[in-house]
Amino acid sequence: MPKVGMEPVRRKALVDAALRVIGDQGTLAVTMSDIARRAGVSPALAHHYFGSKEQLLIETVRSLLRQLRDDTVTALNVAPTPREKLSALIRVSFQASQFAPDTVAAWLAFYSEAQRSEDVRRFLVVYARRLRSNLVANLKALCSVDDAERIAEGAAAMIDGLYIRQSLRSAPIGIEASIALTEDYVTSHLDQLHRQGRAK
Amino acid sequence: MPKVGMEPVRRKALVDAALRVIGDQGTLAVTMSDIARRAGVSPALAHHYFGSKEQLLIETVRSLLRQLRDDTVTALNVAPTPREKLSALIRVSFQASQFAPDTVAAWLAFYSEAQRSEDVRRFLVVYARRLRSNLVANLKALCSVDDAERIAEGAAAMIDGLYIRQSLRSAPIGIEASIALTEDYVTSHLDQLHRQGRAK
DNA sequence: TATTTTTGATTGACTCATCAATCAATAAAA
DNA sequence: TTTTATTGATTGATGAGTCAATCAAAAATA
Repeated sequence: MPKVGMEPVRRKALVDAALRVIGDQGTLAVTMSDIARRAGVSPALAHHYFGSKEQLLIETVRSLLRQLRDDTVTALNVAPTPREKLSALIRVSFQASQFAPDTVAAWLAFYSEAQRSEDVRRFLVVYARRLRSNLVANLKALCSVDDAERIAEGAAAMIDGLYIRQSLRSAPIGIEASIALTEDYVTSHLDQLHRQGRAK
Repeated sequence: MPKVGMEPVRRKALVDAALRVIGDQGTLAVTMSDIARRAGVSPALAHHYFGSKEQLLIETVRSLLRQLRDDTVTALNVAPTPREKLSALIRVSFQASQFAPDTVAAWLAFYSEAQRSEDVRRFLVVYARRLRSNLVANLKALCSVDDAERIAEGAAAMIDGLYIRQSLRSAPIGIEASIALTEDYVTSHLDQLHRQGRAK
C-alpha cells in the first residue's frame, strides 16, 4: 500500500471528506473518525497530516472559500460590462454547487464556529469583504460611491439571508427565484437612482 | 433552603442561563454544568427538571421565540395603518434585545442545530412563516397578493441576512442602518408598483 | 401544641460512552 | 538501510445521565 508522494492526495481527500461530513451532519462537531472513515484512511493518519482537528477544519473553510473565489474570478472575466458583472456575482452565489443543501449546511456551521475560532472568523470576514467590494466596484460604474455602498450592503445581506432561509428547507425558494429576487433588488434601486438623475 | 414551588423558578432560571451561556459561547455545544453553574444550581438538578440536555435546549428556543412573538404582537397593535405595521415588523426584528451580539450568536447556533434536531427546526420554521405571513398580510393592503409575496420574501431574506452579517462583527452595520436598508427595500418596491399603476 | 410522616428539592459521587491525540510497530518504497 | 506511509492500541479528558442519600418544609396525627 504505502507509496511515496501520498501527502497531497491524502490532504485533499481528507479536506473533501470533512466538507461532506460537515454538510451531512450540519455541524462542525464531527469526529476525526467520521472524516477519516469517509476519506478511507485511519483517524491516526488524519492527525499525522493535519496535527489537529482544528487545523483540518481551518483547511476545510479555506478550501471552500478558494473554490468560491475561483468561480467568481471566472464569472467576472466572462461578463463584459459592469451591469453584467453584477449579475455574474449574483449568479455565482447561487450556483448549484454552492446552494446545495449540504454546502449551505456547511456554511452555516462555519458561521457558527466563527463565534469561537478567530481563524475561521477571519476567513468568513474575507469572504464578506470580497463580495462587498466586488459589488461596490461594479456599482460605482453605475452610480455614486455612497449609493454603491448602500446597494452593495443590501444585496449582500439579501444573498446571505436567502442562504439561511434555504437551510431551513421549509419553503424552498429555489435557485432561479433567489437570483430573480436579488437581481430585482439591484435593478429596482438602480432604476430609482436613474429617475432621480443620480445614476451615471 | 428547600422550599415548595421551586420548579417554575428553577425552570425559568435554567432556560435563561442556557440562553446566556449559548450566546456567550456562540454554540449549543455547552455543557449542562455550564448552564447549571450560571443558574446557580447543580447539574443534577437541571437533569431532574428537564430530563435531558436536548429538552432544555428546546425549551430555550421556545422561550426565545415566545419573546419575539410577544414583542411583535405589541408592536403591531400600536401601529395603526398597514404601512406602519410593516415598519413595526422591521423595527421589532432589529430591536436592541434581538440584535445584541449574544442573541444573534444564539440564533445562529439554533439555525445550525436545526440541521440535526427536527424539534428545533420546527420552531424556526414557525418563526420564518410568522414573519412572512405578517409581512404578506400588511403588504396585501398595498398591492396584489403576488407582489406582496415577492416583496415579503425579499424583506424577510434581507432581515435574516443582516443578522448573519451582524454575527461576524466585521463591519458592524448597526441597528439604525439595518432598519433603513430594509425600509428602503420595501418603500422602493412599493413605489415602483405605484408608478406602474399596480399598487392599491 | 407537639410529634411523626410524607414529599419536593437538591446534590455529590459514580458510571458509561465518546473522542482527540499519541505512539510504537509494521510495511513498502527508495 | 533509511525514509515515508500507515495503523492498531492506548490514554486522558470530558461530559451526559443516574442514583442513593440528605434536608427541610408541609401535612397529618396524636
